[in-house]
Order: sequence, then C-alpha cells, then structure tokens
Amino acid sequence: MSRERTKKDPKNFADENMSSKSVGRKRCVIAHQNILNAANELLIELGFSNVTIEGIAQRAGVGKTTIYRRWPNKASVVMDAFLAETAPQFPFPDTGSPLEDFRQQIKLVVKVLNGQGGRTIATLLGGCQTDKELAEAFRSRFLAVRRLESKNVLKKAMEQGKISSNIDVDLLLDVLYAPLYFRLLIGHAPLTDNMVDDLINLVMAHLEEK
Amino acid sequence: MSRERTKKDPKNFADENMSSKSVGRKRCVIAHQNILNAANELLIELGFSNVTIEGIAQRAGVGKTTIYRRWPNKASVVMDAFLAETAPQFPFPDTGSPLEDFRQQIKLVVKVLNGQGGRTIATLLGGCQTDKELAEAFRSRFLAVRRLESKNVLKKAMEQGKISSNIDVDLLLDVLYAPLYFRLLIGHAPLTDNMVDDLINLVMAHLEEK
DNA sequence: TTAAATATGATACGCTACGTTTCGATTTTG
DNA sequence: CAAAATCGAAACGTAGCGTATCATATTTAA
Repeated sequence: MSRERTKKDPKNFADENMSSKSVGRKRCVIAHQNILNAANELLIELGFSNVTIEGIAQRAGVGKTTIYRRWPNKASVVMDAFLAETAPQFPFPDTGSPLEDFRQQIKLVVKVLNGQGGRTIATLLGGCQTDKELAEAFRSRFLAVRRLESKNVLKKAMEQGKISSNIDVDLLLDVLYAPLYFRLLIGHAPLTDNMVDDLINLVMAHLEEK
Repeated sequence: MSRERTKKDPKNFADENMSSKSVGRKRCVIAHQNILNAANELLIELGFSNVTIEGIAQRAGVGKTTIYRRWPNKASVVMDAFLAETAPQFPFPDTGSPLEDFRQQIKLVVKVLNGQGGRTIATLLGGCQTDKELAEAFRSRFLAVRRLESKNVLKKAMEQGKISSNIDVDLLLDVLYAPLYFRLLIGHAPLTDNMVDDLINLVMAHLEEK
C-alpha cells in the first residue's frame, strides 16, 4: 500500500531547467514574484529570524504548500528574494580611473547600506551566523560575485601602475569594505560620503605609484 | 480578592544593589553561575537564535522561573554570560611602543576570534540584527569599553609623536578591527597572524611620523 | 520561636509557528 | 477524455514561548 510515486520526486524546488515539465499544470509565475516580494518586505519589517514561511505565504496571498513545494527552507526563499532585489544595486562605474571607480562605487554601497538594502543585508548577515546554508549562499551567490568585480578593477589599477602590485588583494578589499559592514552591523558610527573619502585617503593614497 | 502585593515588584532582575533584601530567602549564587555557564555553552553549541530559556534552565539544573525572575529576557542572560566569560580576554599589553601594543593586542583578538570566543561573538552579533536590546548592550557594555582602551593607546601614540594627530580615530579603529570581524562573520578568508602584520603595515606604517 | 518575606523547582496554561499531509479543484499536455 | 502536476485550504502533532500557581525551603525581624 505504498505511495504511488510515478516518476520523480515532487520537490524540484526553484530548478528552472527541469526534465519532465511536459505534462501537468504550470507553476504560477506571478505567485513566484509575489513570494519574493513578500519575502523582501518581511525581511525589512521583521528581520530574518522573525520571518516565517507562513507569514510570507499570507503576505503573498499563496498557500504555504506552494512555497514548500518550490524552496527547501526559509533561507533559500529569502536568499532568492535578496538576490533579485538588493544584490544588483552595486554596479561599478567606469570612469577611466580605477581609483575613482572605487571611490564612486563605495559611495554607492554606502547609499544602499543607509537605505532598506542595508537593513536587508544586515539581517541576512545576522541569519548567516546560525544558518550555514544561508551563509554559504551569501558567500557564493553574493559576496564572491562582488569581490570578483572589485578584484578586476584592482587588477586594472595595477596594470596601469596606479597602485603597487605587492599588496594582498583580499586584505585590501577587506580593509576597504569591512568598515562599512561593521558600522552597518553595529551602528556605533554613521556611514557618510566623508567617511568614504577619508577611508580611501587613509588606505589607498599611499599605495599610488604615480 | 486581589493578590496581596506587599511592597515591591518581585522582578528586580540582576540588580545587585537592591533596597529590600533584608528579609526572605537569598538568591542562590551557585544557580547564578550555573545559568551563566549554561548560557555560554549553549551559545557556542546552538547559536543565539537557537538558545532557549528552557534549554538554559535545563542545562543549569534550574527551574526556568528562576531565570525569568532574574533576567527580563534571553538577550540579558546571554549578554551577562558573554561579559563574564569572553569579554575579559582582550587585554592591551604595555610594551612601551603603542604601535607594538596594537600589533600584539590585535593578534590576541585574532586568537580569541579563532576559538570559542569567536563563535560566541559572531552569534551575538548575529542576534544584534534582530534584537535591539542585545545590540545596545553589545555596543555599550562590550564594544565601547574596548574602543575606549584602544583610543587611549592611540592617544598615547599621538602624544609620543608616533603617529599623525590628523586622523579620524574612529575610522582608524574601524579599519583596524572591522576586517577581523568581517572575516569572522562571513568566513571568506582566514584570520592569521600574518594577516595582522600585513594589516598593520598597510594601515599604520605610513602614519608614523618618526 | 514564631511569622512574614522571598526564592526554589515543578507543573500546567494558552499561544504561535513549525514542517508535513491530505483534500478537492484547477490547469496543462497527449 | 485521461494523466499529470499545481493550486489554496485545512488539519495534524510538536516545540518553545512567557506567565501563573503551587508546596517547599530558607532567611530575617519581631
């Protein structure tokens, strides 16, 4: 009297390229977007640990089975929502001067961190401390992508002889960006454009090889 | 038939200097210590958001009423436990050279962050993102104390003419310490003594006025 | 020595959200 | 039309929340 499982595990989650989606009702695309929107809203309003699948379902006007059918856990839904909404807000400009690119991009980061994106990132980073899957997703799907971009700009600066080639790139990036996130997470001091200028002057000015 | 409330609200929490503790059974000091120890253990094992008052009570061999009678919420218990256990592990040395003091103290911080203290601090910082009371307690009872110490050493260095007096002290401290906490929280790169040396060379070397 | 005051651990309360399962209804393809 | 997959709704047992009540133990003042 075992359960009649026809062909495949019903849990294929948010896997876009499925093999057997030829037959049967399609997943509602609008529901998908509503879920991500609801997750983003609740993330800002309540913080990661207070967001619930039930709450997302209710806000999205969707049965919670629909969510559990598409994502394995809260971390996955929320991470997808974050990547769709907040993550694309940090483009690097291309001014011709790599150092100026950094200055402008970091000011952009500050702007985002001072807004709703900051709240989202802070609460996600908080959640990473007790949710290993979320932490891994944050590193690989968000941070690593940003850092690759930053490293390319640094590399260009080195090739142009704008800064010394003898520096630890990972450390330099941490020194540039960590203070932003540190202030975001702890809130002991404000994030301002002046801070960015001082930061770059303090860290990078003497690295120039002009 | 209202409850006979004699004189005072029974919830005085961990207030040491009470007014009317002349009469009645004393609070058990051993229980107090057991509770803090249990909180520290569970913080490391489970992370802040997974620690429960019930769990602490059970581990400490204590009724949970005893905890609720002494602390207003989980954040308070856990913060007291942290301050008693982990916080005192970052003393500043006094080598005569303020810069060398920094180098050694930051290496000490790295050592702690790589151990159980790191797990504790990370999960507490995570909790701060959704618990405002915890965040305020972390800032005022932990971070502000450390920063005051650091600022005094910096001031000494300035008076001795070891570093320039024209720098934003708060920014400098963030540049020095934020990368440590950033790596602790995200785990994208290791915390090593070499990193500390590179960090200090990168940030402070050119500030010397020798 | 007795009475009042306070702390103790145990137990039970109603509440909320968890993640799962079942259900009839609805879409989609063959 | 039949098979397959999704939909929202509802109900399940479990767990921890913060509170309240209780009999018992300890401490001090009268």
